[in-house]
Amino acid sequence: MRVNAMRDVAAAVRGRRKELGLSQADLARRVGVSRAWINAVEAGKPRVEFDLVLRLLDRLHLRLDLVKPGNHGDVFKGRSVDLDAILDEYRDQ
Amino acid sequence: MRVNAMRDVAAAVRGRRKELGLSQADLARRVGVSRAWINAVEAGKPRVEFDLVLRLLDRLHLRLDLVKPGNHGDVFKGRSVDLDAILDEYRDQ
DNA sequence: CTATGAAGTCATCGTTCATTGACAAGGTGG
DNA sequence: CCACCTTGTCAATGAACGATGACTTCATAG
Repeated sequence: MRVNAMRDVAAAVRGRRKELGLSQADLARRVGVSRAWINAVEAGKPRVEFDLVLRLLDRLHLRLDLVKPGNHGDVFKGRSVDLDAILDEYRDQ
Repeated sequence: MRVNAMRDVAAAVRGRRKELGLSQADLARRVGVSRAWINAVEAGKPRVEFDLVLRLLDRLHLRLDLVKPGNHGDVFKGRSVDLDAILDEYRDQ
């Protein structure tokens, strides 16, 4: 499942926590954060610390994968020139 | 590639940025953060805001996937009871 | 050599984070 | 009914964040 925002993490966390039959307090204790924080995360609070999220997902046995979306655009074999870069060139802000 | 800590993101970001031929300043402008922040991230600073990392990865066309590691342990078909949960039960802190 | 750009680092500052402790609302079981 | 647990929420506090501007170092180009 792709992660576009904290809302995605929120859903996954809540679902998995219930799967494991844990209360927010249980989970908080295991992750080493406050129950209020768990609650905020599950509510989709956007600005949270990255490493805490990693610890949280780890305790839920969820993995975070970083993928470089395919150069499936290998239509023209020779020109592996970065299309991405060119596109970027014309995207502002 | 699995993300265990910010150091993993750091490596990916630096590599991808160079691939795209961007300077830290360029990237910072595109993500909407300070150059110092980009620099810190590439240095593996552990406590950074999650949503900023998401914006960063997005601008680099990198995707973050949340995966629930396989129930490849489907050896005994009937008992799909949560092994995870049981293991959790006996893991403290 | 000089100039320009990139990268690394620092101090300062205002903002936001996560924690703590407390309270209320909702459900469940005795 | 009451007791208990869970969840949601809040105010106050100290810690850490990210922005900014300045400075240094290093490399490359002119």
